[in-house]
Amino acid sequence: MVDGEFVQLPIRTVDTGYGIERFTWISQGTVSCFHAVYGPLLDKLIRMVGLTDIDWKLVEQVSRYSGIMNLEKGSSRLSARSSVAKVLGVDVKELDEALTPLESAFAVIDHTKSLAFILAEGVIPSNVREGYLARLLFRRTYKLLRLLNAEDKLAEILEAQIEYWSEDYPHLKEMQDTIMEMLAIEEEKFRQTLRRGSELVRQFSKELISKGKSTFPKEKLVEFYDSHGLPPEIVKEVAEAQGVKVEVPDDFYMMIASRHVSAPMKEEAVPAQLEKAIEGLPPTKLLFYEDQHMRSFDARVLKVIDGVYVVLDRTAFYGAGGGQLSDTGYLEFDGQKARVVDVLRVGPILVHKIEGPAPREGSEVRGEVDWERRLALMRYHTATHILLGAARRVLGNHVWQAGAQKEPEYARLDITHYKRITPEQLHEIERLANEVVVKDIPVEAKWMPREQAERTYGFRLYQGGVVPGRDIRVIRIGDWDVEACGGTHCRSTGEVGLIKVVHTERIQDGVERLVFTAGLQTLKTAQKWEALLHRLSEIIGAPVSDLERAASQVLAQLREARREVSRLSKLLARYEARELLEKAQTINGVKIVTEVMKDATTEHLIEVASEAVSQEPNSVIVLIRYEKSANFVIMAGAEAVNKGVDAGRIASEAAKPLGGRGGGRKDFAQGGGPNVQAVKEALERARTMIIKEVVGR
RNA sequence: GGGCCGGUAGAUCAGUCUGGAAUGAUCGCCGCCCUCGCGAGGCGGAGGUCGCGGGUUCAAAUCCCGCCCGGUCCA
Repeated sequence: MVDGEFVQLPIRTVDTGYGIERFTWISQGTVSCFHAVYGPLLDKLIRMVGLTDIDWKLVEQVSRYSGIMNLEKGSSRLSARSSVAKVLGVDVKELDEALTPLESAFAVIDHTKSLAFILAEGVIPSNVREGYLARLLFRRTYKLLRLLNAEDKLAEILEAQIEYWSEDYPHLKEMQDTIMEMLAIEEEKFRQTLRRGSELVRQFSKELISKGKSTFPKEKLVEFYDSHGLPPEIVKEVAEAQGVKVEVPDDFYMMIASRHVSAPMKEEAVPAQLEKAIEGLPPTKLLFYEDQHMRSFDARVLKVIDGVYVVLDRTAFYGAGGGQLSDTGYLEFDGQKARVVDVLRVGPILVHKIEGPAPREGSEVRGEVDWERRLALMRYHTATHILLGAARRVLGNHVWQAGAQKEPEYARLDITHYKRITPEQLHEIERLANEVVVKDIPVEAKWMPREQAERTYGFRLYQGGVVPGRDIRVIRIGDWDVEACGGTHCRSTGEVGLIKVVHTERIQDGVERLVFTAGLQTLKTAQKWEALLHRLSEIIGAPVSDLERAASQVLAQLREARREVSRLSKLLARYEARELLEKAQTINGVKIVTEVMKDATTEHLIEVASEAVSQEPNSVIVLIRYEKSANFVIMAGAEAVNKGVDAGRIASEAAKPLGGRGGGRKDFAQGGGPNVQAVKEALERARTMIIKEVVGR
């Protein structure tokens, strides 16, 4: 501001308010900002992590000169300290050793405060979005504590933070149990990651050593962090225990970031020419907000684009938004009918996409909404609100809507939760939701000024994300649920009908998806399942009540039968092998068998040949089967191999007449080809080869 | 939303690059031996839709494509 006028800065930034705590520092004159902000809590933490021999005199001197630290990008920690060390006349290494643990403690106290607050707001640690921030915060804290040998104190520290801050922010205390549980789960996950990762590093290091290398390649360091979440310090620790030197580059995390420069997100755009064509038209009057149950209306055509897109002055057709699909239906005019297949929102204007004849610009049309479809969507929308309220009551206050979609056949609601929902919890959610339905609570839709709505209901309003506008539309279901929402809803919860969650899945770490039905669709689903059960019962041949037992019995019998087949097949192979050896031609003491076993499986050929060579090590067995194509197996006993027989070479030769290829080891090879009429010829070739190899010596 | 890694016996994993019998390894489980008993040890045994679905091939755990699930990093 210059002379009472606002002047735009040359560089525009977002002021996060990070500096505010420094004023506290300046006003109190403590040795560090952390002392000023955390006071007794800091002392407690320093005791907890066992930092007993801090040279506070030194710290005080350092704080006076901290302004001259060299903080240029890329400069290392030691060089940053060097100027301070020089002024104080102490060795820079000693200074570093004295300060680093304390700074870790500072970082820990700051991080744990952030963690307490971010978790209390319902952010759930995960691998995406803000959840990932929470996870990073946790993992950095954990690593710092590990350096101080105090990672087991994390829970205690967080509890102390909650205790300390809940005096001013009581919701921290309310969320304590949930926070501590999330922390425990997150800790276990990270331990798992470290365990898994350390094992990989150990194996890789051994491999390096066995190859005679003793330094750890940088790319691998990056890979271990990027793909396995293993921080370089820990890789270093593990690898050096195996005797491999590891050097962590100063710009390690920059290297990681540069690997992830990604393309900007593509947005599904409204056709560009459309946006242009409707420029200057007045906002569409949204009749579905005046009466959510309006099924038909009269309107005037303002504009028709390409004979497909129609803009009206007013409409009762809902345009897709808030996870609710747009309406379909008909436009009627001059005795003609055009189907409305989609409704697009372009700023404040709704555009109807039609199929069929187009109305004239300036003419009057009558709109007819496909009511059955809309009714289903409204039920689902109201059901979504009811279900969310139920989930929050059963699972906890950390539950937020992470997305929602309503289709005519089913709807889904994604909610944030830090572990899998158990079947019992799910039943409880369903029970509560349907209780709300049965109570037939009125669903109230009201426009109100944003500030007033936020003051009355809090930020819980914004389940589907923050909505734009000075006035916002608030949907309230008694004292069960209140949300800012632009969708269409039932008059009361009773209209929703029976709500049933038909499926849950974990769509990502920290987000659980509930797929559900409502109203008559629930009945349809139940009937579908019923029919399925009856079909199953017919197939298995047991009454529905006995299906479970009957099905497992069938499976057990199948297993038993498979075992029996394999036992008999082996037994048969023994006799077949003996028979084949009796018919064998003996040349130079080597028994040669070439035989067609037309309908056998390749597996059985292997069994027979394997049995034969173990009965007679001085033999070569060639067996072939065929149907649409031919497969053969060649085995050479140990003594035959000693005499120069090479099954692999024979296989490759014998496959030629079959029009295929073959190969394998000296004692065992396979091959085949599509020319089944050449099986005899293939066997002859094999025999000739074997004789040559046996006699050749 | 994008990148990377993984899914093989109850568990942890080899094998995948370079296609050719899963005689797979260790732990766990069962039986026998040893012991007064337990543990340990010795011997033997059971246990597998190689995540699912396509394709290539004479032949796929292995190569190619799609999907599902888990992990991880980045925005």
